[in-house]
Amino acid sequence: MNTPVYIAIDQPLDLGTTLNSGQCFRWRSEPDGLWLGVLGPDVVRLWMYGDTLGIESAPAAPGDMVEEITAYLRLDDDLPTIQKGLSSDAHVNEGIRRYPGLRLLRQDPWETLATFILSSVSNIPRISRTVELIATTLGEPVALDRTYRHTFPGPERLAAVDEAELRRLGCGFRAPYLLRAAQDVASGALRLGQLRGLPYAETLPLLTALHGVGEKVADCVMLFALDRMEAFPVDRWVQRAVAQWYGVRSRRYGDVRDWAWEHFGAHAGYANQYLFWNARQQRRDQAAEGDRSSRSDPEA
DNA sequence: TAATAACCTCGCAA
DNA sequence: ATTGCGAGGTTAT
Repeated sequence: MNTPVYIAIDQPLDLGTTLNSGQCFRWRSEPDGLWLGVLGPDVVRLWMYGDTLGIESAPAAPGDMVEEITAYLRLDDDLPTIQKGLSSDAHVNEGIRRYPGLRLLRQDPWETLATFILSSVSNIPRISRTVELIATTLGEPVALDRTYRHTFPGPERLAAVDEAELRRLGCGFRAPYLLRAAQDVASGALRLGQLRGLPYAETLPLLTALHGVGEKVADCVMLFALDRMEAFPVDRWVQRAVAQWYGVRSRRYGDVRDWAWEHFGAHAGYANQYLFWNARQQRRDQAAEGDRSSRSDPEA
């Protein structure tokens, strides 16, 4: 018996877009707009009901998870104000217009580090698959009603397996990176839990000291987990977007970052997310368009 | 400092 | 069905 809890939401919140925008990899869509994920040791089901957010969870009671979920969804960020501050930029504004309830998340630092190490030269479906396989193999089973999921294994658990095992789970050449990161976090060489709130310039070198963590992955961890909202991850998509839309063509990571800070300011990370998702969706739209026209006019 | 290859597999499109 | 290409980067040269 799991009685749902409903909390009033006074912020824009599009669960589907937010949980599916490439920041996180463990949420599954269920019929009727429900979303099922794992937060720490708990399985959580979320859905919007008008202006309220519905929550089911186990083993923790949903009433005891309100604070954690509020933090996870960054409902403490005043999104309309942030969006207003970014809306003078036409391309970001287009993203805001299309996805007004797209929010950044405040995720667990270890899980975020691990999953973005795995993101290198990969794609969302594959990252999701590998992360889920790691969880089902090395995590703890946990059930919400009759739905079973697994926790994401902590650094100690991951540090205890060997590289071959991680390769079997689909990590590929990222296996030694993930393993060493787990060892460093487990041993305390990297105090991940104490990085939140540390300035960007102090956090970056601590993260990039890890083998397999460059500036892009470090930015993802800082933006999606460590409250560094100025972090501006420059991946293929963003690089393409800033080159095409702003003429920013430098290949040097720091140049693009400096430009983003100059252009977008302290909430560059939100701008990044709107640009990223807008760029991705536009390419998806174009692919669908091309598919449609080639089907209707094969001679074209 | 800048360019280039190599890295594991998998997803996706032909 | 089977094949071939490129993928949310990082490191080594």
